[in-house]
Amino acid sequence: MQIATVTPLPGQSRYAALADALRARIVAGEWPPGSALAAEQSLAADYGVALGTMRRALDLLAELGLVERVHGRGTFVRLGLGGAPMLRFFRFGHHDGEVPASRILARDTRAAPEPVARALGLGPGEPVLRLERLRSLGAQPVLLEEIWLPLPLFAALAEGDPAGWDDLLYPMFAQRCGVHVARAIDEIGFCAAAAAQAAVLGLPAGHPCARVQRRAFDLGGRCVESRRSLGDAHAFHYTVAIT
Amino acid sequence: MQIATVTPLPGQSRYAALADALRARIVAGEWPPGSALAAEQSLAADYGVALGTMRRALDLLAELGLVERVHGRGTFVRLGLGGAPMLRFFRFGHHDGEVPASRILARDTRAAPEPVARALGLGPGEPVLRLERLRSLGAQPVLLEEIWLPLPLFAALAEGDPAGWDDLLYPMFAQRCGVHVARAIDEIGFCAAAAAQAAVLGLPAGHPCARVQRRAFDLGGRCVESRRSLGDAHAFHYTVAIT
DNA sequence: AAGTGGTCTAGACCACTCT
DNA sequence: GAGTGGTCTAGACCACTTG
Repeated sequence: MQIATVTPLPGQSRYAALADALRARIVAGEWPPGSALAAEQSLAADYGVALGTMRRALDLLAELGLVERVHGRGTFVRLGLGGAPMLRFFRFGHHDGEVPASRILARDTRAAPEPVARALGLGPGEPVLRLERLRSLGAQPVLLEEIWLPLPLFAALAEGDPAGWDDLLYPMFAQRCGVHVARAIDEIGFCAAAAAQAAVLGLPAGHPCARVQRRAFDLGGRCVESRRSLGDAHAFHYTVAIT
Repeated sequence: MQIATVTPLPGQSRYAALADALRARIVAGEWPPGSALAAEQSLAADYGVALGTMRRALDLLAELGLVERVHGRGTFVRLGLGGAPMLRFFRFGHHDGEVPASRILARDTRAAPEPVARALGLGPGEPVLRLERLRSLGAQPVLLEEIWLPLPLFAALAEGDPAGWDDLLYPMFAQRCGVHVARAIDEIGFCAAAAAQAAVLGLPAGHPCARVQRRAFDLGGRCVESRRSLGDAHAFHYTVAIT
């Protein structure tokens, strides 16, 4: 039974318009992360299009990373980034695959500094939560992070003892704040560690470090995190396929 | 008129088998880089499959970077990597978009050292051409490269004056040696510059450097180049999208 | 105007997953 | 067995490029 319809913008294909429509419904929360969308057949009937056209729309959403298709089960809204995506940039000895333990060194609320406000898409001076976080493998500190989170959204993290927090932030963002990180952009650079930073990492002052500046986005494309991670440059290792 | 046929391996789809068949014909040189394949309609008829199935096969080859589809013109075998793919990793002041001038510092023929032989997929001790190459922007040296090329293939580069060479190697590989670099894998790390390397780059000894270890492959998937590039770590800059 | 790839349809059948 | 996504077909029409 047809219950909706899409009208492609001029120059836009019908499956692209369908993908936009479905994306809007996902962002609106109609299908929460982890749940299954309606079946292709059903969606195609709903919009009054051929099955193949609806399939292209869903394939497009899958390419964009918004949904995941599983043969025989359904099409699912992705849960967001899991694991420890920062670790793809580093190799620390024989701890591969291990998730570093996490310790919050500092937490405070302040007006967003100008660059942070710009990264998060906030107005100047809006309140943000700032975290300093040290990640360690065994007894060895490996990554020092400064994390900025927009504040009405992450209010749940401004209270309670951070000692009880999980080693992985993104699953915690989802559980406690309802924020699902779907996508991130990492800018890799290089710098010398300032004395204070080096001390925390157990490195000599001025030691060469890799710096990863991350901006993370939710399903709707809103920037929900700005992060700066620092680690020993000699542990940095990344592989890129060029085509 | 049907002139060929494919039989998918068990568990393989027909379009995947078609893509394999077409890839083999491309690698064999039936359609040289830059030329257009036969039209979809014609290919579909040749193999006795539906148009949509052949389209999926060609789309797959396009995803793999083997061909490029151009609406209204045809499907073309890709010419290979162009531009200056190494520069995606660096930002040197206000020279963005500029191609660094290239100077060959050394060129010799020798038996492949073990790691190079392994990277190139050669037997131990097979002959290779070794190049040392300095790339500069204006008067400033920016990248120092050590390049290893398998020798029967690149014999044309073992003779003649390298001073006349182009600033870009890959187009020259294509013109002089018939080698089209289709794909590369870059491994990024950081290290301290050895005294000799630092001197050439105009940096103090021990200065932190970004090191890019590249393996380049031709259309057939053969490794045709092993390269190690070194540049000032402070000029290193790379952006990755995580999803 | 002719030839190319891109979109869309309508339907059949297959492969996988769960109950 | 019922329901899901994956493959394949056969054909119509559209959009783009070139002579």
